[in-house]
Amino acid sequence: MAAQTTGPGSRQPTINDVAALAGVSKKTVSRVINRSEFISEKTRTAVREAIEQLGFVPNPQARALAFRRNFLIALLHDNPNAQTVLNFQQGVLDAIKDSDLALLVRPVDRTSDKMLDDVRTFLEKQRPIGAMLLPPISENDDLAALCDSLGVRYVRVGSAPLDDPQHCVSSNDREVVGEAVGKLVALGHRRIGFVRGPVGFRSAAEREKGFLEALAAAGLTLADELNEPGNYRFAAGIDAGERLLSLAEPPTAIFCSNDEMAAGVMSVAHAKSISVPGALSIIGFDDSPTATHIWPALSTVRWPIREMGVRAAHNLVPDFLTGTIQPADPDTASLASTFVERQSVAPPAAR
Amino acid sequence: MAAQTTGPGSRQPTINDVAALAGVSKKTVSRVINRSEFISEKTRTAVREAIEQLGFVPNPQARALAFRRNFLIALLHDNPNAQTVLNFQQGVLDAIKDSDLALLVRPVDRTSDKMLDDVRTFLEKQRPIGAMLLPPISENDDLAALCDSLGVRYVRVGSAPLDDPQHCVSSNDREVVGEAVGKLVALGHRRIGFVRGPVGFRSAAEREKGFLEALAAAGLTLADELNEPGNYRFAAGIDAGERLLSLAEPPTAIFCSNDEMAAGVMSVAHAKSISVPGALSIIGFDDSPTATHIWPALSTVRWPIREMGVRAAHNLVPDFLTGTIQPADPDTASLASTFVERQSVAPPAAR
DNA sequence: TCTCTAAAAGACACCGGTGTCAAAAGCAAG
DNA sequence: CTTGCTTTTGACACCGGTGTCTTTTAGAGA
Repeated sequence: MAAQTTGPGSRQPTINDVAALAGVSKKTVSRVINRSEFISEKTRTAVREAIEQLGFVPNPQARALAFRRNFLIALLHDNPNAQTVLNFQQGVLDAIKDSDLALLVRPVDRTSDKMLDDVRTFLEKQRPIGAMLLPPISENDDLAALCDSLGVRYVRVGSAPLDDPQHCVSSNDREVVGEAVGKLVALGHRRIGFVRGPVGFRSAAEREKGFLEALAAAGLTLADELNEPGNYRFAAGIDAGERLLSLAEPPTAIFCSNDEMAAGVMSVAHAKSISVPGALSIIGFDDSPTATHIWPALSTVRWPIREMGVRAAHNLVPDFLTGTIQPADPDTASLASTFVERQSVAPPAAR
Repeated sequence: MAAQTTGPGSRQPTINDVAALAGVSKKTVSRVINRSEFISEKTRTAVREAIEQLGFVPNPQARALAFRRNFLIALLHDNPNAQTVLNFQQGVLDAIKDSDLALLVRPVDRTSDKMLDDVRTFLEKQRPIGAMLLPPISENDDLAALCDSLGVRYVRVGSAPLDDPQHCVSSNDREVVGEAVGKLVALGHRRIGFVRGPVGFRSAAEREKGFLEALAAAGLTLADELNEPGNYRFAAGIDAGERLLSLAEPPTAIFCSNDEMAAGVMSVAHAKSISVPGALSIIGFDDSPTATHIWPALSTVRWPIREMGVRAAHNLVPDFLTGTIQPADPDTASLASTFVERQSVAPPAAR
C-alpha cells in the first residue's frame, strides 16, 4: 500500500513532512488523520495524497502522548488451556482490526503471592485503556478493584455473570451442562459420576450446579462415592478415574468438569480395559484440542470463546470500535455454549 | 510498592512532579531513571525517594518519543499449536522481565495472500525494535526481508538454522529424531512407518531427514507404502493410520512428524483394536499436551521452546537486556531437543 | 585564599503528534 | 463593496520525557 519503500536508514516520514508536501499546516494533517469534519474536501484530498505518497503512518507513541491516552488494551490470563487464550485473542483481534488499538497479551501467575503487584506494575507502566480478564483470574475481585483504582477499564470473562453487565462477558455453562447430563439420563444412565473442578472457582461451581440440577430434575441424587474432587488437571482425572472405576458398583457414565480430567478418566478406563462408550460414557467440558485427539473422541461442551473475545472488546472499548454488534442475550448478557456430541457417549450396557 | 494509591481521577505523577518534590530539574530525574553515572549519591537518593513517594512510573510513550525508539518487541506466529506459542512467549517474558521492554503478540494468517501487507502494516504502525518469527512463518524469507527493509530487527526460530546465526534460534530436531528412531530399531523394529509433515516446511524436512538417516544407519530403507503424507493435522494422522494399518504387512512402529498426527494414528489403532504399544509402537514430535492426554501416553520429542524464547529475546535485543546467557552450542547456535519416552513404545510383537 | 579542572546539575530545544484559540477565507445579505 | 456570520485553517503551547550544551559546584593544588 505504502507507495514508498522505506530503506533501512531512511527516516520514517512525520506529520511535518506530510504537511510540507501538501502545503498545509500539521494541524490540518492531524485533522485529516482524525477524520475531523471541519475540513474542506479539497484539502482533505490533497492531504490524503501526500500521506499516500510518503507512506506516512502516524507515530502511535506521539499520538498517545498528545491524546494523554494510549491505544492499548491488555489481555490478562492465567490459563491452563493455551488454545482458549489464543482463540479469545483472535476474537479480540477480529474486533479491533479496523481500529487504532493494539493488544498486549500478558500471562499472569495466579499462584504467586506477588500476582497483584505484578499486574499493578504492568498496568502502571503500560497504562492500557482497558484490560480483559480471562478465567480463572477473572474471578479475582481484587484484580477488578485494582483496575478500577488505576482507572483502567476492565471486562471479566466468566462462566456466569461476575460483575455489572458492562464489566462482564459470560456464557451459559450451567444450562448446557444440564443439557449434557440430561442426555445421559435420557440414554438411561442412572449412576453418573462427577469430577469437580477446583475449589473456589466460579466456573467449577457453575458446572457443578448444572450437573446437580440435571440430576435433581431426573429425580436422582449424587452418591458421595461418585463425587470426586478435581483441579482441572489431567492427573486429577487419573486419580478420580482410579477410584470411580474401582468401586464395587462403578458408574456407567462420568461427567468431568473439563476435558483434561476427562482424558485422565478415559486413560484409566483404557488401562482397565473398560470399553468407552460401551461400558462407560464420558463427557468433558471446554472442547479443547484434547477432546478430539483422544479416542474415542470426547463429547464435551464448547463455549464460544472467540465470539466472547469479540464481545469483550466491544464491552471494553465501544467508543474505539466501529460497527456495533448485537447484544447477546439482553437479560443475562451471556453467550451460548453448546453441547458437542462425539463418540464417548452411549446408552449404558444392559444388565 | 507504590506508596500512593492512585484514585480513578487523580493524575498520574510525571517527571515534573518528581523534580519539584526532590527540588531538582527534570533532567536530573531523567538521569536517575536512566542510571546515568554523572550524578551524586546524595541527589540520586533524594530523587529515588521522591519517585517512591509519588509512585512515579515513567510514561513509556513519552520515553519512546524522546528516545526516537520505542520499547516494543513483537512475536509473530501462525501456529497450529497454541501451547507452543504460549511457552515461547513465556520464555520471552522471562528474558525481558527486568527490562523496559514490552511484548506485542501477533497472530498471522499464513494462508492469506495479504499476509505480507498485514505484517507490514503492523510493523509500520507499531515500529517494534524487533520481531521474533515462530515456525512455520519463520521459514518465510520474504518476511525476514520485510523486517530488514523496515529496519526492524528479527530472529527466526526454527528446527534448523535458517539464516545468519544472529538471526536464528534453532534446535537439533534432526539429530533427536534420529535418536528416537534409533531406539525403535534397537528394540527390534524393522518395518517402521513414517508420516510426513507438510510439503515445503523446513521442520518437516528436518524430521524426515532425521528419520531417513536413522533408517539408513541401521541398513534399512523406507518402503513407499510405509511413507505417508501429512500436514501436522489430526485428520492427516487418521488418514495415514487407516492406510498403514490396513496394509497386508502393517508396520510394527510408526513415526509421526508431530503429536497431533500421532494421536490420529493412535485413534485408528484403537478403532482397529490394535494394541499400542503391544502390536504397534508410535512416536510423535512436539511434546504437546496431547502427548500426555492420549492413552497410552505418547513417546515424543520435546523441543526446548521456552528456553528458545529466552534465547530469541537475547539474540534480538541483547543491548536491552541485563545479564548474559550462555551460548547454546557455539558452532550451531542450536538448543537441545530431547526424546521423551512414554508408554507408546515397546519391542515388536514376537512373530 | 585563589585558580583550575572535573563532576554535577540545569536551561532549553526537541521528539511527533493534538488542543485551544485566533485569524483567514468563503459566502449570503444589506 | 461592506458587514456579519460560518466554515476552514493556522500559530503556538503542550503532552512527558531525553539530547546538547552551558552553568554551577566541589575539590585539588598552588
